[in-house]
Amino acid sequence: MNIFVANLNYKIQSEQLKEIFEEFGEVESAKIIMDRNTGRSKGFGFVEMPDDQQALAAIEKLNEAEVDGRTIVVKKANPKD
DNA sequence: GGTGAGCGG
Repeated sequence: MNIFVANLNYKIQSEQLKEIFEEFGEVESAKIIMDRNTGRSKGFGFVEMPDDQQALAAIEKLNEAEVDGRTIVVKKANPKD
């Protein structure tokens, strides 16, 4: 399942994002969206979890959770189609 | 660079 994560602190990186979700289940990959010009975080990212039930549980538990002093927002990612 | 809603390389 693809997961959208927003309101992240700019210093959070893909590896940190992955660790955050790993405490609630298996994480296949995690990616912070970086600005292509500055190379800095855009403040949001995506996480892929192979187990849908763990993914949904992680969304519920990590949404509005405090990470590095910021309250993050976690949702299902939009389908690509 | 930031308070609201956001959906990518």
